[in-house]
Formats: sequence, structure tokens, C-alpha cells
Amino acid sequence: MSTVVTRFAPSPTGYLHVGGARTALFSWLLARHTGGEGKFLLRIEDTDLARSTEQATIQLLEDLRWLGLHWDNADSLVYQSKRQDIYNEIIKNLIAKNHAYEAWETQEELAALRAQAEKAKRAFIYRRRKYSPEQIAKFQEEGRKSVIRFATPVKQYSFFDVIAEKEIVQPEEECQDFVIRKTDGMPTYHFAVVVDDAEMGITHILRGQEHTKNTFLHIALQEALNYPRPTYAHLSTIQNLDGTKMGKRDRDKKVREAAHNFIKNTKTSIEAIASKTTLAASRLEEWLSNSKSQLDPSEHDQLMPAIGLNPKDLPEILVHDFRKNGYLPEALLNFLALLGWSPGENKELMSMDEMVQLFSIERISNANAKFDRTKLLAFNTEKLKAAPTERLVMAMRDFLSVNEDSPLSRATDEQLATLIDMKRGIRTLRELDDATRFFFIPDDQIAYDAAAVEKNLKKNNNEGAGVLRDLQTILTSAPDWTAATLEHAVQSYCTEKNLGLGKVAQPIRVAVTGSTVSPPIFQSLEFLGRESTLARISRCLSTL
RNA sequence: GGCCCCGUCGUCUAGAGGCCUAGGACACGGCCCUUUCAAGGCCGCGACACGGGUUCGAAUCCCGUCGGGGUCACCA
Repeated sequence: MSTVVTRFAPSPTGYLHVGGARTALFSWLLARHTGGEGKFLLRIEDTDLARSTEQATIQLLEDLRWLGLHWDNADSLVYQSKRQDIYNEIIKNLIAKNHAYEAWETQEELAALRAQAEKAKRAFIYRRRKYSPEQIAKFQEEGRKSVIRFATPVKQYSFFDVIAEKEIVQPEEECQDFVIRKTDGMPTYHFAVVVDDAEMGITHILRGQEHTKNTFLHIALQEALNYPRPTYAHLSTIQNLDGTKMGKRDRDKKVREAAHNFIKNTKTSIEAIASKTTLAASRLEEWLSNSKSQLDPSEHDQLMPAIGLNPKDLPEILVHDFRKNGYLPEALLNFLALLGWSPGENKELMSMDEMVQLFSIERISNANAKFDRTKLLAFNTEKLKAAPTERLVMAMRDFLSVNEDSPLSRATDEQLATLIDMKRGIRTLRELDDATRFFFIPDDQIAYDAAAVEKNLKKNNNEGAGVLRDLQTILTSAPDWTAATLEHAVQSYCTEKNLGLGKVAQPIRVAVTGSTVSPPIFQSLEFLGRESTLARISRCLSTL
């Protein structure tokens, strides 16, 4: 049996998004499924000099590491931008054999040709064009740069797609001579992928459906270069609930929408908004009026406070978004795996090991899937419930590393463990943060929610405040400060006054947290400690 | 528009001619538990896109219609 070698080959133009993560996951699962033999390799496709950034590469690797999708060529990561000489050598041979040639049309000329074809309701097919020596001399004189095109042998191409489970065919009239080297000297995607996949010994290529048609170009190139043909599997698209493609544009769309609303509602000028950021007003203006233009994430981050948009309201689409919002990687991965794949037999929740064991490419579906965040939330809840406390302490540390402004950063591991056990039942790590950060805020900085104060303390002629005063006395004289003792003392008070626990717990909650929600109240008081609890109660009472 | 792919509850899916009165999960509705928020327990609602075939028998096979997605770059 031959070895399985898969790869994930992102282009570093931004953070990893969930679609890419799912492609990486399937490739990883396929390799791991074969045991120690299989290899999962990573390659950085940075041939687009204008759009690729080093920052994006770093982020991509970090996201992959966070997911636990480790690649087997860690010490020899492939960057296409560093392999220009290798590509050029192969292209030179192709030209020598007349399998490739120089082409001189400018992008404008090509666009005109396409427009013409479209007008005539014809498909535009580029085939080799003849240039006279005089023409070429003139082009060179003008300083034109040529591209190299592949002289595609005109014939019918077909390949077997293991997900569609059938032969996908392209008729010969659709063949065209595509660019393999750009005017800037870099190879195009089509050329670099074919060369690198062959060189890296890739046996199985899993990629998005948008590449299905590209495959014909790739196999034509493989034939000319005498490369073996890998197995192809094209994954369906992940969509938003409304059926549109889920992508990075969604975030930009949301920010733009919010910006327009803000301007409309507050009559703020674009200049005024821009002045709160490092963005130029002209840039902002261009972005607002042109729905095709996009801001990058760091620009979004600056703009959001200026237009009153909370980051939590952004659609989660990047792996990093889910990390920051308190999802566990194993939950995201388990959920993603089920978008297009199922092990059958009604099995859904799986450990990574189980997924590796059960994975098979034949069971991947060819139908598009919608990304339903509520189901992901449910998966996260289950994983959180099943995880041992130590695992969650680590997860919480990771969460805090990307949420540095949280007061919980001040907690010790031991405290985190206590909080985790106190608050079992949370759905995200962010919920734990939200629910327990009041512990770490200075006593005199608790902000009281007006509605909560009204309802639980002031209503019915300060009924709650009266209860709170009684409790102040009781708690002050508590023999020790454990949840059990405090509960016992408060319960006796309830019995004596014939009050339900709710009538008593809520006023304390408001005094101690500023709001109506907290972990179980007596455990919370024990955690907070006698001093802070009493300080908060008296401060609360004094503000009434 | 041409070409390619797809079409089972709202969503993710099980289902490879009779095990289907179509199963599970999430969501939703109801009830229960409860000091808050969660979590949890029980019950319920809910789908084979449509129309033709083939067959004793079709969610499963074939054809058409409709609907959705992808793609038509010197971006990957």
C-alpha cells in the first residue's frame, strides 16, 4: 500500500478562516488516518507579491497550531516565493520543447478581447497568437513585458473526483493557453501548485470546489512535465445561514453597514471619524462608497470604537474569532468535520482520536453546508462539560492570552480551577470570563446596574435594601467564611423571616456583583472573601 | 449567460430498491428541576424540491423542470 501524503497550501493574505480550517482538517485527518506512515505537509503560496504578507503567514501558522493541526515539515516549510529559480528552470525547458511561449498582450488588451467575446455571446478562449519579429521588437522597445503561457494540447481532459465519485470532463474546445509566469517573473498559482505538489510527493489533494475547473489545467501541465497525477477531492462550500458564501467579506460588510448607520444617525462627518483613527479620510470615504473595497482587520479594529460597534457583534468567520470568543479548538474542529462529512451511525461528538480513526474520504458529501453557529455553541458546551478542569485551566490561559484586557488575567491557576468548577455548565470560555470577572475588579469599582438595583433593592419601599442590611449583620458575625457556613446562616434567616431564598440571594448578588447574575451565591461569597463581600455590601447600601 | 457541482426536518446529517409509519443531533415549543445565569431531565413540532418514468416495490435508479452553489484573471 502506498503512503498518503496530503498538504494544506494557503496563501498568506490574512487570518485563517473556517473554510480553510476545514480543508486543512480533512487533509490532516486523511494523513493521520493512515497511522505513522501518512504525512501532512504545509506550503505557503505567496506568489502574489502584492497581497502576501509575512504577518499573515505568522498568523496562519499560529491558528493551525492552536487547532492542533500539526504539519510534518515543520523544519522545511515550503515558501513558493523562495523557489523562483526552480520554476524558471522548468519553464525554460518547457519553452525549449515548445510547450510554452512568450505572449505580449497587455491586461487592457486582454480585457478588451474578453469584452468583445462577451458582446458576441461567445466564451473567450486564448490560443497561441502569432507575432511578427517587427511586432516583438516594437513591444520590447515600448518596454512591454511578456508573460509565459502554457501551450495546452487541445484535447478532452478528465479526472476522477473521489468526492463526487465520478469522472469530471472538460471538452476540448474549452482548452486554452493559460499564463504560467507573470510579468513580474513569479509563476502563477497553476504552475507553482503542479510543480510543488509533484516535488513534495503529494498523493491526495483536498481543496475547495472553486478549484474543480483548475484541475484540468493542472493535469495538462502534469502530462507535459511527466508528473504522476494525484488523487483529487473537491470540497463543497461552507455557506452562511442565508446561503451566501461564508468569507472574509462578511466582516467588512458588517462594519461598513454599521459605519453607514452611524453616520446617518449621528450626522458625524467622515473626517471626524477618521480623526479618531490613523486612517486617512480619503481612504475611509473610498471604502464607504465602494462596496468592493475592503479594510483589513487592523483597520476594522480602529474604526469600530469610532462608530460604536462592539467587536462581539462581528460575525465570527476566522478561526481567530472563535478562539477569542471562547471556543475550544476541539469543538470547532468536531463541528467543522461534520460540515460535509459524517462517520455514519448517528455519531456526532468525537474526540480527535476518534475522528482520525473513523475518517474516510468516501464519506465526504458533495453538497454545500450551512454554518450554524448555534450548533457549534452546543458542541462547545458539550466539549466544555467533558473536559477535565486542568484542560480548562489551560484553555482559559489561552483565552486570556488573546483577551488581555480581561480582569481574569490576574487570577492564579488555582483560582481559575475553582471558578471553572464553580461555573460548570458554561457554553463558552467567554461566559466564564463574563460571569466571574467581578471577582477581580476592585471593590470600589463595581458598577451597579440601575435596573437590577431598582428591582432587587429599591422596589416595594426598599424591601431588598432592608434584607441586605439584615444580612450585613448576619454575615459580619459569621463564625467562619465557607460556603456551607454562610448558606446555613442565610437559610436560618430565611426560615425565620419566612422568605424564599430568591428574595435574599438577589439583593446580595446585586451588592456584590452589580448585576443579577453570578455563580452560585454562597460559593461566590466564599471566593470573594469576607472583607471584600462586606466592603461591597456597605458601599452598595451607602449609594442607595 | 456558457460550463461544472449539488438538492432528506429551520440547520447539520443517517439512509447506497423492501429493515422507512424516514433515524439522530442542534434549534424551536411545552412541562419539570432551580437562589440568578447556564447546565440538566421528560414530552412534542418538524423533511425525502416538483413532475414523469423503470420496478411487484423508489428518499434510494433514469429523464425533465425548478431551486441553490461554483467558475469563466498576469488572485490563489
